[in-house]
Amino acid sequence: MFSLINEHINRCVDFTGAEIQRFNELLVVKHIPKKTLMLQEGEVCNFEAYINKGCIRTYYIDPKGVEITLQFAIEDWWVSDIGSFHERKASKLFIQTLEPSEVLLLSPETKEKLLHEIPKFERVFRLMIQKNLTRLQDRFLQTVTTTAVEKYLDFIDRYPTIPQRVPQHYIASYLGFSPEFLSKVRTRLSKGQDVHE
Amino acid sequence: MFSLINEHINRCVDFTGAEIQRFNELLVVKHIPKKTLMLQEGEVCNFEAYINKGCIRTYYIDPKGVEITLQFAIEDWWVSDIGSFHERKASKLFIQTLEPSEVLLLSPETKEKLLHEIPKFERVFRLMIQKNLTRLQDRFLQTVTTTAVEKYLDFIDRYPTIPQRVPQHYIASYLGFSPEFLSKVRTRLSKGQDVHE
DNA sequence: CCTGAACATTGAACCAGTTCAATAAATTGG
DNA sequence: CCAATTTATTGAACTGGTTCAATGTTCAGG
Repeated sequence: MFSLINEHINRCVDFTGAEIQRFNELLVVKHIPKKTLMLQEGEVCNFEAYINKGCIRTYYIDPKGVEITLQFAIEDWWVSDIGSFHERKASKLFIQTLEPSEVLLLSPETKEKLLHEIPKFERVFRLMIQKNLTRLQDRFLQTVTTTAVEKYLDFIDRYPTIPQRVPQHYIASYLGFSPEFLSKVRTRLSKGQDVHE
Repeated sequence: MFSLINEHINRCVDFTGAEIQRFNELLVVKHIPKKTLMLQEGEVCNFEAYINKGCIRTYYIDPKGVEITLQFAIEDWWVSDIGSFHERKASKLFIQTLEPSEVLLLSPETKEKLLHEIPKFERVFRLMIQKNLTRLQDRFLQTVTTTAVEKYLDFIDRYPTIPQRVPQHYIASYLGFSPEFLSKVRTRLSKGQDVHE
């Protein structure tokens, strides 16, 4: 139940058995069916969820009604709307399970309690956010500097298991183009090969 | 010298006079002339710099040689390549003063020392990165959902002082389009007004 | 095992933003 | 204060990706 997450946090900081145990007591396990919205636009996000099993998508619906997928999260990832969670303000995001999922939840109160009791966790969460930030920076750069083909090839290279788990039009919305165009890119790649270097 | 930054950190967490004083001892003041590169691609970033006075630009040069401006930082902002700084790995970024600047520097060693001596700072930096992350998330969404006109209007609304301080083509490279096109957007706005709602 | 719904493909017309090239304006420092 | 360089504007031709609509495919649930 907790082995994955305990390994996860021990990668950043050294904890004693007692600390780990206390941490585990504070976590709430939850099983969520497929296609369930864990958070909707306008709500305040009251969790940080560590995924033990499953696949979860975070997305945004823009003023024109277009869905933008921000993240596909699978085993050993966290999902949350960090801004909403910490500042207790309305989220702009939707968070939705794509598969039946098992998550370990932390509420704002529990997280505060944890940070208060075991301040070493400040570091765990700082490192976690730092990693998030650098990943988002990379993604941002990629978004503005590469073509659709490059984005797609990089995506299947970086997340080889995702295309088998999620519908293709969600991937298009993650990569920032229309489902039709992703389809065209794929046929172009499989036909022409497009290797040219 | 330190009043701005002390106020800055006290906004997040309550510190004692002694803690603040120790913090100030650890900071290194530096004056940097205009147009100086503080960091170049390939180097490891060895500072987190708080800007007391001046204007600093962070940018990336993509494989095709195009500059992408990531951030304009002015008074009361931090600049660094956080990923490079913390993981001691080569940066992909350039950091350059646009004006003569006065900065307060923290090296990785000093930062570690600070965090070790006064663990409350973990929280300051976590909050700082969190703010960074939510800002970047917003920017990312904006990048993929809005048109050039909207991006430009939002920019001058959000950072009204920047256009007077930096050349226009840097702003274009921040907003993600060509300098020529920004120019066209501006004339279109000033002529047609483009109010249509 | 069948049916409806969700998903994927294809093509034609279209558009936001790019590129290139030429000219004009502003800034800077010697 | 002038020359050199950097910055901004404008126009014409172009392109990567969108939109819309029609057709084909897959898959989950009753």
